Amino acid sequence: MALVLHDTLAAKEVPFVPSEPGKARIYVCGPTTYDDAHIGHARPCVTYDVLVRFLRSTGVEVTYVRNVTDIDDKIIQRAAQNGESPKELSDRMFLSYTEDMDRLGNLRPDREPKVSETLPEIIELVEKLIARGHAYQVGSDVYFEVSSFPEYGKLSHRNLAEMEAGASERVDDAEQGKKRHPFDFALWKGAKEGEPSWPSPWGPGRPGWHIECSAMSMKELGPTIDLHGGGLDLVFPHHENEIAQSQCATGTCYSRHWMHNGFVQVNKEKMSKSLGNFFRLREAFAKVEPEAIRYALLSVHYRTPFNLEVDLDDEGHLLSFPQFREAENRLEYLYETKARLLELDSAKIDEASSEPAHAEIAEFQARLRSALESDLNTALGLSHVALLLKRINELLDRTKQKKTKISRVAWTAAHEAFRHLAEVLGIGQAEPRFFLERVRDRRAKERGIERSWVEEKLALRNQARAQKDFVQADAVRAELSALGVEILDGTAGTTWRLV
RNA sequence: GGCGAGGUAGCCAAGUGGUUAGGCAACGGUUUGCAAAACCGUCAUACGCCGGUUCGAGUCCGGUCCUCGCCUCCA
Repeated sequence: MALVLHDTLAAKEVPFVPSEPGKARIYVCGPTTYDDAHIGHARPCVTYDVLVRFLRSTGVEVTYVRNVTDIDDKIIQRAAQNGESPKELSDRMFLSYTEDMDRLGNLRPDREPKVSETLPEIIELVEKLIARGHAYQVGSDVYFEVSSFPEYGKLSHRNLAEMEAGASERVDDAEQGKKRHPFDFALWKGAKEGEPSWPSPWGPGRPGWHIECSAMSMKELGPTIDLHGGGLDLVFPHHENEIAQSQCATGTCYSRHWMHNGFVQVNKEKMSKSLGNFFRLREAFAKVEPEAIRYALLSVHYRTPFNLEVDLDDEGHLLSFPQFREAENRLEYLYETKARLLELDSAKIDEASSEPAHAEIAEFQARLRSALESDLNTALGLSHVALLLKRINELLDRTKQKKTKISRVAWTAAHEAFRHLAEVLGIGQAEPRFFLERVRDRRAKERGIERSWVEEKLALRNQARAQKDFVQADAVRAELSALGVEILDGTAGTTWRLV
């Protein structure tokens, strides 16, 4: 078995075959750093993170490159509004993005090239395209000539004639007049008054949107990469244009595989800045553990739309994200299970027994791997996780009985399964007690419940219980329960959580 | 208009020709001073609609309805 991925260019699932066996060069379109990331931005990041983690876990040496678009109209505009320089804004937002993606449990890419640091390569690429007759200069602008590339449209599976028929309305741009063909696109844009600019053979200006990715991809990974990823909306025109300009410049295949993730939607509509229906990750982080967002995203196949449910109050204020909340509950279960395993009294482990773990524990790695090999089916993978946790709890339940032990073999298998889960899906990486307390304390704070107050109540109740005053003890339970505080009497003492 | 994705039991969501996906909710049981947690069981012979192919279709083919996306900055 080997990894099979849905390939946008082939329009079907194909085996992932890198040009060099055992190595994978991956380029993913990263953020334009003009604002904090929203929940939609988390999806590709988590998706490609799992891809990279998974490949590495199978021994593939991955070079993961994700660019930063730090030269862009939106950055220039927003910076002007804020009264800061485009670079200040971009640097600030890059840090914000990095922090958010870290909190979601993503690995950092191996390299994060910036457009502003790739100007010489971009200019060189544009010159090459002009020299080869695929681009033309108009004043201080340079355009790519789409008609010079017969394969144009192969990625998005459309052709120029069809598109012209449908796109009639929106060509009101002054720019259109300069182009030989409406779908020709800018490789280099001459600077207008007051805009940041860089010198070039065509005068001061800045790169067009598409050329930067070709240049950065080639600079970091060479003319042919193994996989190029991004959001579904980048298929056309961004990636289509990247293929055209890259292939025309190098004469060779630009990317062997094309992978695109589906959107996060709100009320079945795409979450986007322009629709204004977006939620920043930091808003969400205030309501739920970042890892819960990761878990929820992974519970849906990466190409299926993720329809985000949003719970608002009458005035439209954000109350919660029910799916993230549910995912957080699942993570509580996961970390409780992990904590039980790690804290199991060693006297309960039979070193001599060779009794194997249940297949759902022992074969977890193989099952997860098999799920991910099938077009990164993380939803199926998480169903294996659900069974894994159930089996581990069942195993641990056995130790509740006196004189009953579990085998070291089974314990180790369970432990290994957790390790593998964290490595490949990036789930369950935190220290269990730390995670659980953080969730509890955040939920308590949301409801204005003081930790010390709860603990006083618990002390009171335990005193009553010791005296077999169960009426009193149950009164305390009822009082706390009404506030959502759940009391758990365990063998090791009484703990509490918020539901 | 063109191209593409999706419609699966109360809800979420896998599954692409034939034996239990999984989760949530609900209900029963084991356990518990009572609970909760955990585990076991039930919910479930569900697959937008109409035809066709097949011994057999959620899964393939044809048609049709609905939702969404791209074609314009966008993950």
